[in-house]
Amino acid sequence: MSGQSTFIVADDHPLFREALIHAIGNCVDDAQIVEADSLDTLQRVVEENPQADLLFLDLSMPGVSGFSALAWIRSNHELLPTVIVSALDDPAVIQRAIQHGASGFIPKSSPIGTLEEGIRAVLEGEVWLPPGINVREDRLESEEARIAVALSSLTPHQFRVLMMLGEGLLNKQIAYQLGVSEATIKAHVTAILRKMDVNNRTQAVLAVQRLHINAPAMLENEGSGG
Amino acid sequence: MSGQSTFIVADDHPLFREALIHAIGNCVDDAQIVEADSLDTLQRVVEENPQADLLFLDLSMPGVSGFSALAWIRSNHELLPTVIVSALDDPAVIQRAIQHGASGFIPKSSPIGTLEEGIRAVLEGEVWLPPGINVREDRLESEEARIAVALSSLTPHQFRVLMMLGEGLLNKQIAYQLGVSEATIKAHVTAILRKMDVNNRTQAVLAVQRLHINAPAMLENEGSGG
DNA sequence: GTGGCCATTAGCCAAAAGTCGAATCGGGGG
DNA sequence: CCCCCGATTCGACTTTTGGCTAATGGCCAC
Repeated sequence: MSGQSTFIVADDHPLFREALIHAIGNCVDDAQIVEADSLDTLQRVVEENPQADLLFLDLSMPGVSGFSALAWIRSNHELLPTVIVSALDDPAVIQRAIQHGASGFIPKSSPIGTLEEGIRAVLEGEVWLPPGINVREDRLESEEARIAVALSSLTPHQFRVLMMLGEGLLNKQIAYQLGVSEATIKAHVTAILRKMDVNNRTQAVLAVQRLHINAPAMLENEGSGG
Repeated sequence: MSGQSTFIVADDHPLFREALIHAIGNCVDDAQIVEADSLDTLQRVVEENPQADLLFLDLSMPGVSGFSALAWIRSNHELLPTVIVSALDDPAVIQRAIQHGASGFIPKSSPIGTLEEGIRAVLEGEVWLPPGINVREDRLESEEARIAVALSSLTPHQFRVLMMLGEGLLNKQIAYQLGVSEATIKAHVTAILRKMDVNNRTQAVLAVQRLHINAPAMLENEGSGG
């Protein structure tokens, strides 16, 4: 086509971004690349590039945790296909990534050829997975799905604040880092608690933890007795 | 030996407790069994049976999370060998269990014969692992070890309160459930924050989460997944 | 017994968290 | 243009926590 394609590469490792960008260049002519290395920049570039064709998203970036960013981005930018690139290659992780709306999953340990193969496949509109991996048609565990829906309803600022709550920061600290008043953060937190349907920030943090890469679906007991 | 042996079986599944007790009976004559199905009862029976010979501990019981209970029990009852029984058989989980002081690890999926073999081995003082599993001599990730040490320094009540903080409960709710005043919980929380070296309850909860079964250290550190 | 540790509680105060209402800004739609 | 809506912002207010001192009683070790 005449117009060039735009790709967003979100990963906090400069070296890997470079490698990934190089691989993209081998697959696509005239590709425009936009980079992001944090949740902050990711939200901005996604906002600024609504016409982007594909997002490469690392599962672990500063300021995000697990599948939270994936779920939020997928829901708030439905036209932007998203491929997960991750150092992990656990089938259960891949499974969940796809269920959260990823269009593909490319382990960082993939050889270059495989990586480019994956890029090409995803650009064709396929859902690409590492060789030997199959996703089942299971639905997400209901609690995880519920949380993902709640996350999706958050505004960009609210989402960022929630991620910072997840770091155990005080309202005051969040306010300072975001350059707004503490009252603003409090208002955001109140809205977050409502949308997440929890009573306090600790419970909100616990909910987000359910979307962590390493905190999957419980295996046997669903406890929650309380 | 003339005196009978005492075993503590801590698991919240009655059926599995029964099966395990049966297996123990096949390995030991004249065994006295004490059961626990929650953190509350576990702490009590461990306290009431200081002469117990062996503790069988499930990794997921109501009111506990991950390796927290193991770390705490091991440190506060050093004379009580502890074997983990778990539905999980992930080598990384087994590795961490041993590093947290477990004397063995018996997957619930083990055939009866293997299970009894494990029991016999542990009673001989060996460290028994599932066939094919070897533990490396790595130390625990330093942060996890630091948290385990801090956990160990908690008094029984403080530990229980911390676990309840981990459920997102308010001081008032914890006080009600434990049947004490809110002032008591506050005092406990203050002590917990000091010992854990954190500034607020959310950070204490996050620290405990580091000992969760499914929340190991590695994310991407040295990539080479083992 | 004495001293120390633990658990318990009260009371007090400062800090943090959370709620409510309201102002501002910006983008559509009428 | 004007209105509406949602996001963002903020101040004032109430509730919850955090942290402190002090006091009680139980238990164990010396």
